[in-house]
Amino acid sequence: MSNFIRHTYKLFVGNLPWTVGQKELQTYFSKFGHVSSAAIVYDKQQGFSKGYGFVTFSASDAYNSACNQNVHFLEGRVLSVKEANNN
DNA sequence: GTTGAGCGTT
Repeated sequence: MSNFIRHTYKLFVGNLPWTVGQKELQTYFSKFGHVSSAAIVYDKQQGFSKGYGFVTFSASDAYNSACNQNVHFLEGRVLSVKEANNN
């Protein structure tokens, strides 16, 4: 748990289905609160998603709601949500 | 058209 102040709340999202895009990611996390930014990491060589991405919240409320939930479901698949290494 | 541990820019 991070008690340090941060201007943005970023979460690392992994175990994403291949069919999930950044829009789907933001839509899912928007249920917890306002998503400031959502991005999926893509591979230039393959052109498909690497299977993980980042979600940034603008409110600690949304960040806490998403972080408090250890199990996330998207596209019928379980997602691994953790704190991002870098803000 | 494929794959599945990992912390970003397709």
